[in-house]
Amino acid sequence: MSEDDVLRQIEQAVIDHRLPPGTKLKEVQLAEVFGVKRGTIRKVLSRLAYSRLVDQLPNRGASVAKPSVKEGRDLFATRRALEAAIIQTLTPQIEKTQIKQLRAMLDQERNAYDARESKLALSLSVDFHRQLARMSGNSVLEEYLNDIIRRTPLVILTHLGADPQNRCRNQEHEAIVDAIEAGNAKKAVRIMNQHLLHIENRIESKKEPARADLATLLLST
Amino acid sequence: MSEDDVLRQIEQAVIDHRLPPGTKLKEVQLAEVFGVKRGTIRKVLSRLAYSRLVDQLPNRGASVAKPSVKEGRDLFATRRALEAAIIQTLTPQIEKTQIKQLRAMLDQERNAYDARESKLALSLSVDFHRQLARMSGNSVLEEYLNDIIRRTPLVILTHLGADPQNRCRNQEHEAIVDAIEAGNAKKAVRIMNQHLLHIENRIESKKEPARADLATLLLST
DNA sequence: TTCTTAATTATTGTTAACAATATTTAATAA
DNA sequence: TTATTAAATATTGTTAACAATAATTAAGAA
Repeated sequence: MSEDDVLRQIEQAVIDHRLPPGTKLKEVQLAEVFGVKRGTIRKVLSRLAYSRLVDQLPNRGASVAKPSVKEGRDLFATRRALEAAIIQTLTPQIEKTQIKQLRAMLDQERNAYDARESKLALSLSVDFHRQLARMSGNSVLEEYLNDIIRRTPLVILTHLGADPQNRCRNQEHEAIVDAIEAGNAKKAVRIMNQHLLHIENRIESKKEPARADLATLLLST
Repeated sequence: MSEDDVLRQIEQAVIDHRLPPGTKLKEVQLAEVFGVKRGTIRKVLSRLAYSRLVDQLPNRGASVAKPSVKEGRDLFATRRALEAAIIQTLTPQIEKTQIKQLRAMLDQERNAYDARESKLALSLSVDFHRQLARMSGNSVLEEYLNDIIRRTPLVILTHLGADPQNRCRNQEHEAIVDAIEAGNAKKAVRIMNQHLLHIENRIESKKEPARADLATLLLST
C-alpha cells in the first residue's frame, strides 16, 4: 500500500467518522494496520497536518483535528468567496457540453437520493462542487476549493454530527446550473450563498463549547 | 539552525532571486550549507513542495518551481477574490485604532519609498496586505492569502523579472484605507482590484513561452 | 568521428537501530 | 487513603548505513 493510499484511507476514515475528532494517531499502530513502515506513516501524518486534518504536537504525536466553531465559520465564509469566484469565472465561458455534463451529474445525484443511497449521494454532491471548480479553468481556485472541501466534513462532524440535514440539497444544485446556463452569474452566486449558508447557519447557531476555564467554572456558583 | 529557519532562508533566497526558478536543490549540498542533517532538508523540501515553491519529481529531486503564465494568472485571479472577501469582511467591523495602525504602516511604507529603500519598501508593502487579512479576523482567509503571497514573488520573477515597476503603489494602498475608513467596501474592493490588475496585466500581456513542441518547431519552417 | 554500451559516480529513497521524550505503572511515605 | 517519587514502558524523533535510481563518464564498435 502506497503513501497516497494510506493518506486516502485515513482521510476517508475521518470523513466517515470512524476516526472521531481528537483520536490519537499512533505511528506504529498505523504502520501495522496498513502494512507499511513507520517512515511512510510519518510522511502521511505531516501531509495531513499541513492540510489541517490532524493536529501535531512536538514529541506528542498526531491526532485527528478538532476545528473550533470559529474555524468552521471562517472556513465556510472563505468557501463562499471561492465558490462565488468560481461561478463568476465559469458562467460567461461555459460550453453547452459542459452544461450537459453537469445535468448528467445532477441526475445521478438525484437518483442516489431517491434510492436512499445516502453515502453515494453525499459523495456525488461533493463532486458537483469540485466539478464547477474544475470547469472554471482556474487551477488555483480549484486547488484551494479542494482544500476547503477536504476540511469541511471534519467541521460538520465536530459541530453538527452526522445528521443527514447537514448536506447539500439537490434542488439547489439544479437551480445553480439553471442560473449558470441562463448566463446569470449573480443569481447563481446568490443561490450558492444560500446553499452554503443553509449549513453554515447551523454551526453559527451553536455556541462555542464552554471554555474549560476553571476560574469561571468555580466562581460561577 | 532549525527546520523552520532553513525553510525561511530558502524562501527568502527565492524571493531575492538568489535561487532563480529551475535551480536544482540538492539535498547533501543544502545540508552542508545550513549545517543540518539531510533528513531536515528532506522535510523542508517537501513542505516547500506542498506550498508550490519547489517542484519535486520522484528520484529526481527538487528544484525551484517555474510557475507557468497560466498559473500566474490563476493565482492573481484567486488573490483578487480573497482580497475582496477580506475587505468586505473588514470594512463594516474595523475599529478606529486599527485605521490608525494601518496609517502608521503606510507612513513607514512611504518613508521607505522616499528613502529609496527598495527592499524594505517591498517588504512593508507585502505586510500591508497581510495586515488587512489579519484584521479581517478570518483565520482561513488569512491563511490562504498568506499562501498566495508566498507564491507571488516567484510568479513575478519568472515572468516579469525584478523590474521595480512590478510592485504595489503606495498611493493605492492609501486610497484603499481611505475607502475602508469611509465604510465604502465596494470602492475599496474596486481600488484593490485595479491595484492587483496593474501587476497582473503585465503578466497577462506576456505570451506563454513557446512550448518546446518539437513537431511544431520542426514543421514550422 | 558518432553511436551504443558498460562502468562509475552522484543523488535520492528506505530502513533499522538508537536516542530523547512522554506516559504509565509501581513503590513508598505521609 | 492520597501524594510523591522512581522505575518501566510506550511513543516520537534522529541518525547513519544501505539500497535503488539517475546522471555522468569512459570505452569500444561502427
